[in-house]
Amino acid sequence: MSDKKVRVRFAPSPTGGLHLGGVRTVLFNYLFAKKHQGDFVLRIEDTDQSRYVKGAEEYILECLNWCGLVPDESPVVGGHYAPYRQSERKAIYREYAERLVMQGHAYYAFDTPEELERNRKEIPNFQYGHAYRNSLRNSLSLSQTEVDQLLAAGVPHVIRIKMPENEHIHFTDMIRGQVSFDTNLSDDKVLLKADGMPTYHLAVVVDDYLMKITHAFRGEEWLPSAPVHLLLWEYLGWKADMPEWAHLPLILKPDGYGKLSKRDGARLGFPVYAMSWFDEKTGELTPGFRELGFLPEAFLNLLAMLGWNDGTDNEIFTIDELVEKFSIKRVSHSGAKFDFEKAKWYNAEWIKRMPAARLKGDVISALQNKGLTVTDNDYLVKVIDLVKERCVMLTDFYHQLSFFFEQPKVYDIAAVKPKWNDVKIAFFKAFITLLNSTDTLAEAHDMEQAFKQLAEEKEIKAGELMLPLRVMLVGGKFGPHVFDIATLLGKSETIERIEKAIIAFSAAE
RNA sequence: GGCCCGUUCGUCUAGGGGUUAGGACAUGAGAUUUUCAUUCUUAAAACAGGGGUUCGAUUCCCCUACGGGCUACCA
Repeated sequence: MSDKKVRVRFAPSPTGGLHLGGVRTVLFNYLFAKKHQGDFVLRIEDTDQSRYVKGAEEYILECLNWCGLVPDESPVVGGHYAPYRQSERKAIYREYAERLVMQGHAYYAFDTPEELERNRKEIPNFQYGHAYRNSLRNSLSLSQTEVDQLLAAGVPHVIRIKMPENEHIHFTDMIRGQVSFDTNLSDDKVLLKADGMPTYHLAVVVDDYLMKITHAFRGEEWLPSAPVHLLLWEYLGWKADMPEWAHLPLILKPDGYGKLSKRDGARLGFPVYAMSWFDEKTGELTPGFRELGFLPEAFLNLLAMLGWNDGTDNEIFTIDELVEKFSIKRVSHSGAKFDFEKAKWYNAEWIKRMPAARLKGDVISALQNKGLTVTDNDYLVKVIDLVKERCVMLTDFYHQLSFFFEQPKVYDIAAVKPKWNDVKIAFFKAFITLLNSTDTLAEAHDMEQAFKQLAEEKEIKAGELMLPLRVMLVGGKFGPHVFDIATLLGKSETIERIEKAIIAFSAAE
């Protein structure tokens, strides 16, 4: 690594939601930058106006904000090399594209999309490259005067790179090592489109150079076009400043094969986006990890472990630990199938480890989504502590703790009724009297002792009374230790619930 | 089709010329918990195949198979 300050970038295209692979790429960029005290830059690839989706840019920023992967320089906060939206840099790309034409490394091509389409249909394995470029309409095959006339007439055209013949391009990928390509096999990629926008190939090179990017991480799907980028760095005379490359393995479908796509989420019932994404064009809502109740810490953690590990058995890492331990050398070479079960496990682990006080805010909003507003924060923290180990998602908290705030609306009668009788009614009435007569049962342990002692006096097995008591307080067969619930609920609330339940149980058929 | 990248339990992976091939998720069994969950113990489960190199290959090399990616005026 050179002594230049590390700068990495992520360049999302605002054409839809931010999916798992995208967030992981950001994460690895971020980890690398932070590890080397460098900068993480966000630039927006809005060069394909036909696919640009309104609101997507804000959405991406919000996603990254939720994850805590905030860029040091972005279209919003600004930076040394603004603008960071490619659509605002059109003139820059044009300048370099023209320079390549002047130098003979690129050329104007006037072929219409229809002509190219016809060629692809009629000629097997047609490629716009050295084999055919001289028989097509471009500044290589046409005379200078013809080209000047076409240009002057404003005939739509693109600028294509002129791929060299019989050259082998090789470079070192930080993950894969030496990779090589034969230039004869690649076609003359379009660099500048007819609408004046650059393609990814031109933009990524020009921007990385101008923005002084030192390390470029991107998905493996970009590996085949790496030689085009290498050539551009060379032709533009910037080879010494070329970033080091790392092509990240892909995240694959959990069943079957192939790259994970938005459709898979809907089909298999798990999210593929960090946050819910509403596509205005299709009116389609694709749910996200955030809305499903994932903690950002868990989300980042599970993403990091998809294709990376620190060489130990440790699987739970905070973002700071990831920054410290991260090494691009330890990123695996092969794609990873996404496993939602494991993802949920990460979240459950994180909920268990997270102090209740820090969970509070997220829990409050999860409850609010279900229509439950909580005002007593101290009480809520105690309750969270009691139930968090049985929650996998933040959304589980509602079911696990709503009974602390609302009396049961329905009871699991089936669990109680078969063994419900007058003896038990008498017992619970006696228990109420007991509770009323003393102030010393504030501790769960004391209350449990008193309860059992009373059961003994009445000659009833305590075990047969525990379940009814639970259903009285909770409504069903779930939740933490029943006396923990009772003491937290408080004496009067406990008594009230028992009284109501006695009536309900007896009335039920 | 062509090119590129890859291949260790069902899944994520560790390991790496000599190992009882380790861990985690999921699954099975058991213990704890007078609910459910947690927790703990435990079981079953893998080096794609074939050739080399080597005293020895899961590890290195080659081939095949399989998988993935790319092959657009998409990124």
